[in-house]
Amino acid sequence: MMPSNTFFLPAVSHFSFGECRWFLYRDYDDCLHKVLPGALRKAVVIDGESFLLHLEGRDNGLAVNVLNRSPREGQKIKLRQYLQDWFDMERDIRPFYKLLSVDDALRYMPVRYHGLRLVGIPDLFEALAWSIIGQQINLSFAYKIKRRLVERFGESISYRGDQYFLFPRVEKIADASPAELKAMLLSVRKVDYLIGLAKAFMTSAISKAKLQLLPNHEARRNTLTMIKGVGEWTANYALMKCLRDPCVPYGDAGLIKALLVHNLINDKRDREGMERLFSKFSEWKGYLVFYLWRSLSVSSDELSVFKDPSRC
DNA sequence: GTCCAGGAAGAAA
DNA sequence: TTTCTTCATGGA
Repeated sequence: MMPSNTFFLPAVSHFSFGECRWFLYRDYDDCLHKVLPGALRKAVVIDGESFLLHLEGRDNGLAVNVLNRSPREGQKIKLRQYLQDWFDMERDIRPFYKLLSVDDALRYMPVRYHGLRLVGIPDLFEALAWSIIGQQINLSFAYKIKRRLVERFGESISYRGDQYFLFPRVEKIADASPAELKAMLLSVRKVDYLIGLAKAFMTSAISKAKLQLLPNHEARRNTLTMIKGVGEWTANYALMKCLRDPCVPYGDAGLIKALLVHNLINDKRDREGMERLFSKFSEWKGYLVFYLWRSLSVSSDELSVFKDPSRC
């Protein structure tokens, strides 16, 4: 019988822990998980208690080890749900691969990135705060700011000499001093946006549960763009990563770059061309965005594939 | 020095 | 309605 703090989580259809882990690694320094050889570690909160998870890939699924304590049965169920949500493990992605396979520029993806899932941000506040932080600045700078914020305001688990951080609670950001946030190299506007966002969560003007009750993506997006600092890009980014709406963060610099590299558009302002492409992917728009982002982090031996898709 | 990074808001035209 | 300007830093 398995010890109570370990369990296995199977995925529906193609799933590669290695691809997901690689996406979380890339070249960036994300303070909310640790990447180890062949493994990931992340702290999560369930019912007010924090758990440190150690994840490894196994046979189309995840081997999970809870390092810091033994979860009760009900908590274990919620941990499973959290991980299935984070890695989108319950989705059958074969229809997406079928759509990719009919496009000359994209058909290499199901092979090259086989089993990559749209790695999400299950917490809506975190998803929105992160997308505000990342507006208009390069990703490595955005991760630096996030690290300062998290290490100052987030709780953490200490385990064998390492610290594993959680994203700050809403109330910590709502009560933060603007000057202190600004000292983290956030712009004055983003400080305003973040505190305003936190206050909107504090008053329950916005919550994940409320958004989930809305009938469609447009209603959810319109609710989010009412918040100061949340435009179309930010709303769609958060909805794609948190509620997994099939939507596109139009205007995204990385997305545009990837579309140009693949010759899917010729002009970065060609919104119509982008909408035409994405409309073919109906429920899989978010996945296409995610795979295009993935394509931006490419090792030198992969580069030739872009120039000659027929090689795949 | 200039331009651009996984943008948004307010002003100006 | 569309376009311009500002914001923050850092790397190319």
